[in-house]
Amino acid sequence: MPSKPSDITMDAVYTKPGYLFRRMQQIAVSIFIEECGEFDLTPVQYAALVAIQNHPGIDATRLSAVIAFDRSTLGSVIERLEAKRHVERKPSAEDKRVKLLYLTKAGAALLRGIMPAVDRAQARMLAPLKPADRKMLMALLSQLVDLNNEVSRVPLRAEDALEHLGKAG
Amino acid sequence: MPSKPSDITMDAVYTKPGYLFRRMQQIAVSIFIEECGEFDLTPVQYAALVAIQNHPGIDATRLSAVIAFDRSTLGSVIERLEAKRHVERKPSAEDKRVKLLYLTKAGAALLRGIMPAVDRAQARMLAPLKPADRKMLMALLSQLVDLNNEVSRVPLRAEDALEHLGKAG
DNA sequence: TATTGATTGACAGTATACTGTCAATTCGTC
DNA sequence: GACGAATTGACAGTATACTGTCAATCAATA
Repeated sequence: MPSKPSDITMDAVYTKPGYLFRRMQQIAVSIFIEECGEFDLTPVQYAALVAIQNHPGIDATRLSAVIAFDRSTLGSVIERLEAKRHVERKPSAEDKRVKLLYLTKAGAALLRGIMPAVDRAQARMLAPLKPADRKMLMALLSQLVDLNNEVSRVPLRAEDALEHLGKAG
Repeated sequence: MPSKPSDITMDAVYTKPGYLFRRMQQIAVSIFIEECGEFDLTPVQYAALVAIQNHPGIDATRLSAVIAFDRSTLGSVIERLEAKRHVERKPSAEDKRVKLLYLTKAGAALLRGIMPAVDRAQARMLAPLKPADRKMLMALLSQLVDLNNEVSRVPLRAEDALEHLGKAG
């Protein structure tokens, strides 16, 4: 067996969760773009559109909590969605700081149109695994993401939690 | 049960592999930075250093294959590592286009020093799961990444494959 | 009511990631 | 040896993600 320059081999990278997560994310984005490319939407833009449809009139800060998305990044994402006429920003009457987000008709139509492509993409990501293994992987990953939720800069604050973050929160 | 503005709910995002992969990657990077912050290395810079240590005199194109890393992005990563004096670039005598990569002594020392922090980070990412579940998740993810390898722009070409990519390949 | 503290969106700066292009160079082939 | 194809590193452009800062605004309270 040929000796290595040191005891640290590439296994110090390849077999580690951090590397596998990065690599899987790379692959997932690649598949999404392949399947949904004709709609000119990135995975993040898609998530934002879905969240705005579910919460019409949401503001950027709350949106960032709903999709676990950095507030700073979200600004440019919304700008791009606005430039493509999928989203409208209207000033709030109650709070002059806030801009409320709404889907345009075109945005809602796009969302309906893209769903089959998104479904294909999601299916392709797991396609190489046996059905039982897909279920297992998703279950474990859901658990792990949920249990690690507080770690990242922008923890997910799902819909239910948001109801308490209004005037009262 | 209150009705939603449409049939598309946030489950169209939360429960899907693409979202979970993005979220997990977010969390993993966050943990890595927390544990290894004092060494001023990102996960990608760490992977590059390990690969260069394992392949002294590798060029940027081969390095990109060893860590499944876009060639365009890699340029700036190497620049930063060079600016921090962890890596040296030397012109090749055989091929004037190529710049060969080597760890500096400081770079090698840094790599030894950071290992415990990296191990802590990797452990923390999976910590919320039971040991058996950690094993299962890593096994499934390794499989999936491997089986999807050809999908992304820069498929992983591990060390063995590289030996055939030299003059003969 | 005046002040303090928190929130909101905007911005600057850094670091991945990707697409695409380009010139210099090398290689395969004739 | 010349010529077309491939490789290499560099660059421009776009899109996440993060840190941090700032002014405008709002809320809480002294």
